Amino acid sequence: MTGPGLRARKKQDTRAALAAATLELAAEHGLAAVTVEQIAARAGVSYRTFFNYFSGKEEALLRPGGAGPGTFGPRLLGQDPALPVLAAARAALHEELAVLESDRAAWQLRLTLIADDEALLPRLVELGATGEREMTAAVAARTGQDAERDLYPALVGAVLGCAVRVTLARWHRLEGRAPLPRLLDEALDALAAGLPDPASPS
Amino acid sequence: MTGPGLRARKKQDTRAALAAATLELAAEHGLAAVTVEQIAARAGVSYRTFFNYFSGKEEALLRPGGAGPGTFGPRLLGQDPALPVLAAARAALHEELAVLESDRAAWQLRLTLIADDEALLPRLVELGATGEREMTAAVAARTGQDAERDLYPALVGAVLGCAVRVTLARWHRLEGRAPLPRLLDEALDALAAGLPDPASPS
DNA sequence: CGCAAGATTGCACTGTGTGCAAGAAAAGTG
DNA sequence: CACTTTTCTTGCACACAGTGCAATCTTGCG
Repeated sequence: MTGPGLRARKKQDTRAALAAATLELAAEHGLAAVTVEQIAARAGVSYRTFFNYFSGKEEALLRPGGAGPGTFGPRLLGQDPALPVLAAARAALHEELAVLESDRAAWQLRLTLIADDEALLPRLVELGATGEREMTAAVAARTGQDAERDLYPALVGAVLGCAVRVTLARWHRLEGRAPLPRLLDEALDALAAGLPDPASPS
Repeated sequence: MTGPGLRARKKQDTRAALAAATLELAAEHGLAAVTVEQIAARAGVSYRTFFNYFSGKEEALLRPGGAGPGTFGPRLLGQDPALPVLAAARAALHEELAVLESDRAAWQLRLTLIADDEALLPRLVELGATGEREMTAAVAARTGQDAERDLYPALVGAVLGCAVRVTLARWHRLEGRAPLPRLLDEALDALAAGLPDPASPS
C-alpha cells in the first residue's frame, strides 16, 4: 500500500518544480524574456520534458496544477436548488476563490506578471475559457436549458468569467488590502442589480 | 490632388489581399493548417511583408482592416448624456455591429472558423481586449469615474465585451436567421434586468 | 531627371512546439 | 530475484513563427 505510488509522486514533484521555476524566472526577468529551456534547466529536467507537463510557459504560470477536471460544476450543482442561479454561483465562486487566498503571495505575484506582460491577460482568458464552458454547462444543468442553444447559460457563464477576472484585477491593484470575497460580492451585486449607473464619483 | 494617394491605395490593396487570402485558405484547410508563407504567396507578396501588415494569421483573419483607432469610444460619448450608461452603450454597440451585417457572408465564415478552431475564440477575446479597454475608458469618461481604480467602468467594459461575444456566437449558430440587433438587445436586456432566472425552458 | 521617404524583400537567427525512437526507471509477475 | 510490461524521459530532427538588419526597389515631389 504505497498510497499514491512513487511514480505519481515524482510526477507531481516535477510538475511543481516546473511551475515554481516558471514563476521564479518570470518574476526575475518577465515571462516573455524567459525561455522554456531556462525553465527546464532550473527544474532539473530536459527541454523536451517540459512539454510533457505543460503546453507552454503560460500554462505553467497560470495553471500550475495542470489541467485537472474543474470543480465549479459540482460546486454549483451542490448548492440549494431553491436559490436563484446568481446566488448559487456566488456561493460556488467563493469556494473556488478560497484557493487563491490560501496561496496569496504566489497568486499576487502571478497577477503582477499578468498586469505587466499585457499579453498574458488574454491568455488568462484562454485558460479561463475552460472554466467558462464549465460554468455555462453547470448553469444550463441548473436551469434545465440547453447550453448550446439558449442565451441564458452562455451569457451567465461568460459574465461570471468577466466578474472573476475584474475582481482579481482589483484585488491585485489593492494589493490584497481588501478581502477577495468582498470584492467578488461587489461585482456580483452590481451584476444582480442590472449594472445601474453608479451614484456619483465618491 | 490624388486624394488618398497611390501609395496609400496600394497599401490598402495589399492589406485586403492578405486578409482575403487568409480567409480563403483558412476556409479551405482550417487556419491552423495554413502557413504565413502560403498566405503571402496567394496574396502575391513575400513572407516577410506579411508581418508589415499583421502580427500573425489570427489578426489577419479576425481584424482584416488592421489595428485602427477604434470607434466605440467616440460613439459612446456621442450619445445623449442623459441616457443611462447601458442604454448609451446599447446604441453605440448597434452602430459598431452594423459593420458586420454589411459584410455578412465573410463574418459568418470567420465565426465558423472560430467555432471550429477552438483555439481561436480566446484569440478573438485577445483582439477584443483592445475594444474592452476602449469601452472601459469610455464608460469611465461618461460616469466621471477612474478607469483604473473604480469597479464600475472595468466591470461594464468587460461585461459588454462578453455580451458581444455571446451574441456573435448565437448569431452564428442561428446562421443569421435572427437579426443581429435583436440578439444583442436580448443579451443587453438580460444584463439590464440583473440576469434573473429564466422563466422556464420553452 | 534626381533625390528623399517609404515599402518590399532576402537573410540570418532565436525560440516554440511536435513526432519519433531509443533508453531509463518503476510496476507487476512468477 | 530475474524478467516483462508499462510509463516517463530524453535527444534528435524538423517545420514554423516572428524579428532585426541591410539591400533594393518604388513612389512622391521638387
